[in-house]
Amino acid sequence: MERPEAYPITYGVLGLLAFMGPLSGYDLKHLFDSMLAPMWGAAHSQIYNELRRMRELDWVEMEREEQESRPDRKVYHITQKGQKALTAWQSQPPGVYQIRDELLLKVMFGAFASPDALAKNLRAGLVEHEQRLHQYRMNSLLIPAHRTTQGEAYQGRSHFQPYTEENADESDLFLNLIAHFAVALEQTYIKWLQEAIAIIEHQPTGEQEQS
Amino acid sequence: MERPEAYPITYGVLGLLAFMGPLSGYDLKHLFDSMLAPMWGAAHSQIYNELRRMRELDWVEMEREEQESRPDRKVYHITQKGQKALTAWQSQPPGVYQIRDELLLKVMFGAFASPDALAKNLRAGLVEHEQRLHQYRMNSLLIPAHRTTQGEAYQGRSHFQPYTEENADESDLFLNLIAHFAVALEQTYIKWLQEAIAIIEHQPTGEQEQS
DNA sequence: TATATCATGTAATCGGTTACATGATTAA
DNA sequence: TTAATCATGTAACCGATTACATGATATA
Repeated sequence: MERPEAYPITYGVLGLLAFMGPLSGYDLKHLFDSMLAPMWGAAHSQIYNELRRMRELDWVEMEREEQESRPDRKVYHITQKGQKALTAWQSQPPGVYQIRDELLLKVMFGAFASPDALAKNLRAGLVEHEQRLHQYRMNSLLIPAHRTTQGEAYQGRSHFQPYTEENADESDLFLNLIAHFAVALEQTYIKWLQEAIAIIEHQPTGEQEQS
Repeated sequence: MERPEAYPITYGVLGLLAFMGPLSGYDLKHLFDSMLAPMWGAAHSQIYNELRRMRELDWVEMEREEQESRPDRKVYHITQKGQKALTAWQSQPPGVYQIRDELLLKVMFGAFASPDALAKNLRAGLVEHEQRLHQYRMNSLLIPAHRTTQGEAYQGRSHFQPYTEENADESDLFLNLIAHFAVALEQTYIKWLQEAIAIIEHQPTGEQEQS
């Protein structure tokens, strides 16, 4: 059995290049942290790896933008081969669905924590997820601003379209769907955290007062 | 900087041993797939690795249960050192929170999919998450049945208690909290999928009829 | 007859994280 | 003066996945 030539993270980078136009590794890292935060994370080192991988596959091409007093920007754009790969991926059934949540793990084994420690962790989680919710709401307001008009070089494929004004409505549809999901998820999480905190803090499991 | 001696997955195994009593690697794999499914997954090979790691740390001990015509069961139990480590972990701020969801990634870049392909993937996701919801509801009904009475050998620590009849109420509290979270999450996801499917399928993005 | 369950492990690989490395500009 | 931003990469490590390996019993 052969290993696949690409992984979800690969298509994350490829999709951003298709969707947002020519981008540098640095740009891509920022887009991962904002747009793809609800579904896939990536260190910058990994993004550079994926870019190298995709160049070897001829899914992307690179052009050097020279700059003074800064490292040159290496700007990547998707090729027709890359566009085909992206569409082909869309026809495969989705694989990975996984959650890794150390906070939930600690709640699960909350019987082995002091109530104080558990409550503290829950409250920190609440703050974190409230920030996340806030971010996602900000992002979804910014959606119409994310727009590239430089998508001239590589259009023409049947289903294939970069994000431009002509198809802004259609593209916004997916962006809005994702934003809606992210907000709904955080709301659910936050509501649960609040309930959990209320329960844990009103548990008389030790009666240890502390000024 | 030193690498940590243990990771969330390690505490997942340790917590199950503390909570459910002496268990084999095989038992642990099944408990991961049922109880810990909403927060952390593990292949069986990894569980065996963690057991070896924890034996080296003296967090667990092993006893061989001989069997005829089957491989011997190797049954692990937590030590006092392991109990201390578990409680100490509960006082650390939680680290990992990450979601990896290839379906969401495909929706995000849905502009590069045929509407048929996208709808198919969404419908498959709906089925999957409905099954998940059903499982979690089943599990939470089974909670009072998950009970070990063999936790005699290693009690006595201050906060430390295995899951027995005496503290069933307190332990059930955490189990119920997690079950409640898992159900709420799946409900949110399912509701979103239904909305997304409705939107995608009523999109006239090609008008390609197909009998 | 074939699949599922019980039961434990090793080997190979690689995705993903953390740390290392560099260095100018700009804002607090 | 310190920190953040811009900008790109390499090196080391390891957690996690997939495949390999074995073999009896029970169920469909």
